[in-house]
Amino acid sequence: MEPGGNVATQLRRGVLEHCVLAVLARSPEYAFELVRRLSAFDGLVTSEGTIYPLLSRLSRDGLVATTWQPSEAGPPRKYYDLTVAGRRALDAFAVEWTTFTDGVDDLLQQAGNGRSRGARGGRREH
Amino acid sequence: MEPGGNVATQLRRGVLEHCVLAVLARSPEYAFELVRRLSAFDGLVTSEGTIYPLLSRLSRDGLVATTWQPSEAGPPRKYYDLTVAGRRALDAFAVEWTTFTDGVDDLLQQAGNGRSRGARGGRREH
DNA sequence: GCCAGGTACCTTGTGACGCATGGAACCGGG
DNA sequence: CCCGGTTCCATGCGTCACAAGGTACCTGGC
Repeated sequence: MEPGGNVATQLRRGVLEHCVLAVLARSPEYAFELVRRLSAFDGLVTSEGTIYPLLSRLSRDGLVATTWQPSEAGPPRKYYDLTVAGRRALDAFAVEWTTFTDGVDDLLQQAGNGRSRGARGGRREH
Repeated sequence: MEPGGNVATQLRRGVLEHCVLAVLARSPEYAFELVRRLSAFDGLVTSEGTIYPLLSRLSRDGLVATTWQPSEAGPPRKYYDLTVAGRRALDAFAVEWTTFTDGVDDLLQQAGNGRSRGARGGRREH
């Protein structure tokens, strides 16, 4: 997978970060398990090389807190947990995400490629 | 707006390009008008500095064709029209887009931030 | 005739982020 | 004692949206 080459990679931009927050909102996880959890969702298959820098940023920005815990087999695990600020960031993203995808959906539908997401009627073209 | 700084900018990555294709699928447009059309949609407000390199890429890749046309007032306009390959690219993107956003929606919903998009039930977690 | 302002085109440099690659440390089994 | 799985982390690269800046055309006021 060449870096930045395909469409799916671009789609992950900015989204992956908040998907991590979404996973952590359910329960704290460590990086390796996080990759597996994300892989369960279409288009969110990623690797450690992506996750670690991402988690570093989240930690630096105070959106997640970390605690070390011993593992039964292997080196100790660094668990990441959502902070209050992280929860707020996730909430804020959810709003932006909904607005954004609604806009794109409307546009695609006008072009004849849209899904019918039920009549939410949020066209908003002036 | 500092470059690459906020979330909305990241969301546009890879999407904006195909939104341009979607607009052109309705009718050929020139760059200036294109920016205005996109601005009608939430989260797709952009500028010429973004559109021109983008259109150059689309043209280089054969997804759009260009024709010059005189304007009643001002310099001549370069109209961009969708090619067959462009139409195919748009179709392919629409599929990826739907799959991807469905996945993210499910994830956000599990975290308590999701919209209810009606029961399409596409969880797909294994 | 000339200059201000709107229209329309394009280029260059910057920054962010996802990814490939690769390395280090810890553990259990053969 | 080495080998493979687990888990952590750092470095370098490529792509893309954006800001800033530049050129050319046309109209209207003075």
